[in-house]
Amino acid sequence: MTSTRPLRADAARNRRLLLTAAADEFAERGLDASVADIARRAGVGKGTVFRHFATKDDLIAAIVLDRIDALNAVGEKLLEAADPGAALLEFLTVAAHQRQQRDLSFLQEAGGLTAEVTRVRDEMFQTVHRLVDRARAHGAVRADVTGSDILLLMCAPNYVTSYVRDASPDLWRRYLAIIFDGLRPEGAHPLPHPPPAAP
Amino acid sequence: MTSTRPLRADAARNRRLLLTAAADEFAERGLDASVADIARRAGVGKGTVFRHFATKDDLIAAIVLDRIDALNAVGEKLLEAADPGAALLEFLTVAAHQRQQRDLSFLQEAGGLTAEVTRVRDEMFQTVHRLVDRARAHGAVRADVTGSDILLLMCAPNYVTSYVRDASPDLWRRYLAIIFDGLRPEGAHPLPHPPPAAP
DNA sequence: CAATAAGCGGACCGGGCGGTCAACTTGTTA
DNA sequence: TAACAAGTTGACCGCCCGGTCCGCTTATTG
Repeated sequence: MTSTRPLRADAARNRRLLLTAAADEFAERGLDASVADIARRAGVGKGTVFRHFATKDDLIAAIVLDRIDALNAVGEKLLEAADPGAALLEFLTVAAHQRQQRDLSFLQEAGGLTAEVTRVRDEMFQTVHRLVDRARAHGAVRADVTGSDILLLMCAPNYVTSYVRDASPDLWRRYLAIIFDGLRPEGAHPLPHPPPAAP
Repeated sequence: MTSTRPLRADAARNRRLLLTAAADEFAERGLDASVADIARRAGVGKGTVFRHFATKDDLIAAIVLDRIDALNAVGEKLLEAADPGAALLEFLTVAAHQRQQRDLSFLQEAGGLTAEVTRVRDEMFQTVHRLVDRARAHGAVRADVTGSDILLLMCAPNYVTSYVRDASPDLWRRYLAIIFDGLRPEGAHPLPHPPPAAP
């Protein structure tokens, strides 16, 4: 299918430079960082960006792919941990920590829904479902929460702290702890709405 | 200070039309809904928009002001409720419900930080702090959460459900319930980080 | 080292944006 | 109802964006 000969040495270097420059630029300026600025930051011409990524959306998709892949790898390793409850909490901690360093959540929504992104994302979703199933079977989370619930709540700690000016870089830990307490079996009240089918 | 004579009848009508048209347009298209589209939706010329609101940001600020004011009014009424715990939950429910109908959260961040917006927003913050203090004193929420915590967590239910395609319009209730369970005294674990000073 | 194609760069293009303005219309008032 | 100020309008401006294109440079290969 994609039987592509290896990139020329300089091209491969530029591709890597572009990906990190773009991630930095997006993290700083948000979704509408301009392609021209990204090129300047990477030290290449604007045309070079479009040689590697046909559109701005393709560039976004490539960044998103890397991140989801890395997170999935962490999740799969944690599936073999001894304590399923601690493993789930650790996964959420790593996810939030990754996101704290560079918040690229908005990229997910706009643009980057390639076939390949969808594939890798679904793999990651499966991994999380497995982590949650193990934790629930072990009694570490309440019986009425699902993998989908955790996938949605996963991003909340970073989101809420993003409203605080000059926040401590570890503030997200506080809200992860509160939300995780809400996921525990002790003192759980019945939920007023069924979980979504989707993710 | 702002001793402004009353608007002409048609001008007042157009102003109201513009505010609702803009709110609808922003809710549908997001932050970069164009001023031209807003004018078209309101049935007026583009120039009229800038007669009423000097810049796009001023328009945003006017919308934000309305919403925060409405929410604050609800909060103040709930300060007199019999059950402080139920009052806090009711406030969070109303806030999330308002936001579910039209999500304009992004407006807050970009543009709309006028002096007047800041003033009304701080009033609303005070109201929430009072609601939380009453609930804590009543034993309805854990001792280690503050008004600032609730102000941050307030928006989380809508945020997390925004990721679900074709979600039930009431799905946010599920996540408000989970998070509120995390705020209760029963089964609370110590929090790993102090609350922020800011909001 | 010579030949070749892969990669590079930046001037350039069309389009849509926020914002301006001067000619025109209309509500208000005495 | 006459006269004026207040309000309206849409063509227009400058700007910046994503994306194109073609002449030039350079890594690779036999």
